Amino acid sequence: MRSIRKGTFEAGGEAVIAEVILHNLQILQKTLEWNLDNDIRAFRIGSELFPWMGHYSVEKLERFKEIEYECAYTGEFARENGIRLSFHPGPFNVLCSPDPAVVAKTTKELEAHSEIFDLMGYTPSFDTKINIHVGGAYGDKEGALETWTQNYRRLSASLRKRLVIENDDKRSMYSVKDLYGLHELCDGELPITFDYFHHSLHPDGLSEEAALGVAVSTWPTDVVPVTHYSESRRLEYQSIIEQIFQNNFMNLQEDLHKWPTLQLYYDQWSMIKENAHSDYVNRLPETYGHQIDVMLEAKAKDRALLAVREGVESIEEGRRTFTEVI
DNA sequence: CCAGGTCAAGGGAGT
DNA sequence: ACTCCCTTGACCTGG
Repeated sequence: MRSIRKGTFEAGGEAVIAEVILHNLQILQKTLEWNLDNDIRAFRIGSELFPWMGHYSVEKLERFKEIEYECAYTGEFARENGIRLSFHPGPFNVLCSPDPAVVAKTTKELEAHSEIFDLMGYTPSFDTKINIHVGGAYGDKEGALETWTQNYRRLSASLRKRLVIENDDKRSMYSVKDLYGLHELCDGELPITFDYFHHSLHPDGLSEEAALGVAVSTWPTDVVPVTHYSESRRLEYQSIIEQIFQNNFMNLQEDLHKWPTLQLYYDQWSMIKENAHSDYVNRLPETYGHQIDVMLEAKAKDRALLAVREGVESIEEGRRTFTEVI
């Protein structure tokens, strides 16, 4: 896909936008065809599909008819082949911000995502979800959730039938338990996307099974709930280092001064944050009997999915990538 | 031509 | 005050 830098957008305006959108729609179509060939039936579309989408009205773009046609074609292709599409707008979308300008920008951008699904011919449904996080706590979760709810009520009905909320990985932010409260504040409309990895970092007293059950209960019965799955990058790199040096990580830490290369790897490892996502995954999550869709949030994306399907050890794949980088 | 630095946006945590 | 992490690779410039 192509994207557009600020300067280019300001200089070229909407003329350059239409050209890039049409290019990106072609790439999306090719991607979905590749996915279908590889039996990948769920896809998160990158928001760069329509660069700067919150900054113009799609209907008023020149070449709108062409854009409309390509969107409709891709939507029909996805529906006919049972490919489930979704969006995950960036972390800059904060509906509970104390700054009205941030809320206004967020609203525009979320509505724009919803309009793209409209152009693709989708009836508003959580089947084609638009997934975000609450985004801020400001030391007052209850107050922030109240603000979030007020701004949520101002969104279009179409968007509200697509918008879903995901649990966070920090204790200062929103657990599944917190989000269930928000779900109720929003009149039971807002489903929760259960993220396994985030939950493990911020369980808030709920077991994985209980939290998944709570999240699943927030989805309409005629829509398959979506979950996110990834693993710890820190642990992944530990395993890679253990493989390379044929020793366990605890022992290796005592030998750092003997091996400059080991020290280099160790220094890189120590910079990795607890909540960073792995390139690959070793396993798929427990579903506890629920019928759910699982989206991999592994950095290597489709390569991670193909690897875990093939039963290839993620350590081996990851090691290859790691050594190439080094 | 290529590698490396840079790039719209909000917020929280760690150093 | 700065970097990483959530999201994502493409854009752009200097050599």
